[in-house]
Amino acid sequence: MESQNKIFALVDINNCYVSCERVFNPSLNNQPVIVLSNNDGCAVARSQEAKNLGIKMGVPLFQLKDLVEQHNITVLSSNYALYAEMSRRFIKVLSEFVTPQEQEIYSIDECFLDLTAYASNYDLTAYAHLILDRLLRWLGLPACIGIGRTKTEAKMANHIAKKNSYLKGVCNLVSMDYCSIESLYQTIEVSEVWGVGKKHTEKLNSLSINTVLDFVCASPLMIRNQFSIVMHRTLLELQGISCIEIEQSPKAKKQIIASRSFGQKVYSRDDLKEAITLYVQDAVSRLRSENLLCGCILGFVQSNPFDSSEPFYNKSMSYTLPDPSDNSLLLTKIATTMIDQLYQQNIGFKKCGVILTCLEPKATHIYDLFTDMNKVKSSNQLMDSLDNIQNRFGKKKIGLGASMLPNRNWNMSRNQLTPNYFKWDQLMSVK
DNA sequence: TCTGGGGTCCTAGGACCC
DNA sequence: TCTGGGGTCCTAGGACCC
Repeated sequence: MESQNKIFALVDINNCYVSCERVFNPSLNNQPVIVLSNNDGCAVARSQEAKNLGIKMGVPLFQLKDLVEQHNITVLSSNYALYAEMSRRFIKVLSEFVTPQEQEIYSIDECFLDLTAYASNYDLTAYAHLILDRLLRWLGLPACIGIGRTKTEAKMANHIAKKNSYLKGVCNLVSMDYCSIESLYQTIEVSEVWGVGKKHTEKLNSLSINTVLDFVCASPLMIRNQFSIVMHRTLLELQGISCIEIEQSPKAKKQIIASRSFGQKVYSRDDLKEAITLYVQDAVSRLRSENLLCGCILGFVQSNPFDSSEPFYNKSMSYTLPDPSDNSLLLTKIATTMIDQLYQQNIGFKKCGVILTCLEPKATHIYDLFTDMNKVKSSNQLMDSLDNIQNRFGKKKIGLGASMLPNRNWNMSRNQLTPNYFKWDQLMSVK
């Protein structure tokens, strides 16, 4: 087994939405700026100056009113078309530094790079500065780069780069001596670790794990027992054992969500139906643009979760389509029928939406199931193939394995697995 | 009186991320 | 009065089957 030492980098645009706005409006430079969410409800991006004023992520605008007036903060509605375009350019610039296999588009403003192959020919810190320089000169976007042995470590390094201006945007934990890392980790709260959220922070604190250093020194076995396998992986990653690989992007979506909060409470069934109809159109157009089919549709309605004077009403319904479809009329009909079921009088609805579970259309052709299987040479590869098939079919499980290879060993000739061997509905455990 | 057990599938809910 | 939207993954528990 190869267990090569890897080196990952995380490139992250600083204050992404605000930085994008500043490219086209330089008068915003050095000013406190916030960008709002869809309905202008709350702050989803803040400039450094705004962060310095104590404005937190996700705070509703009405709570910021005084601060905005007091400090003359510029408040902008979001312009997602602009951010998407800048993101596209950002990814393009990075693609000139690594091969496509070495680049993972993680989010609108973040890319992971696998720099393993460059370590022998380059000083990676200098290489990272080169990347930052080009992003700034070509796009006008400021960014930071963290470098580590694993993706989680690269994330941590990125955080350190952002918080310590003397690093000039690059933190390379791979080349840093352990004492320096230790003293840095001692000052960072465990909540900053990628994968450690609010709830886990509380629990970790109760176990006397408060800093990143505390966490890195914890026993993986104890963490596995107290938390889930995800947290276990996070710890191993911070200890330098790479568990999360670069993923070839873009990956096919597993679900598509379309939902909005209403500006005011909605009491009418027809209004809900009208809204859900729009969301289905939106979801289906995204479904088609990715060349996917919907296997299952879920509709949900909610009252206002912030209103403590009323119980929170939160209901959903799902329907598995007998045949995967991207027919918007059909899906709209199903969704509005669901609204009829979910609707209740005298409830002030604040939000509704649909979730489509996606399938890849070509997987509905039985022969495609076997293209992977025919290449299988080891049990690991078999598991991968099963995963692939399972992914294509959503969460339905497929009983291959024993039933597929009764009383035979793994060395059997693969071409005996002809498509005729199985019946369609034996493969899918769907009614 | 003692009342199986292993497996699958589905759903709801929780936690995290940006 | 006003509180985002779009995602992924994991787990517990119930129904059901043989």
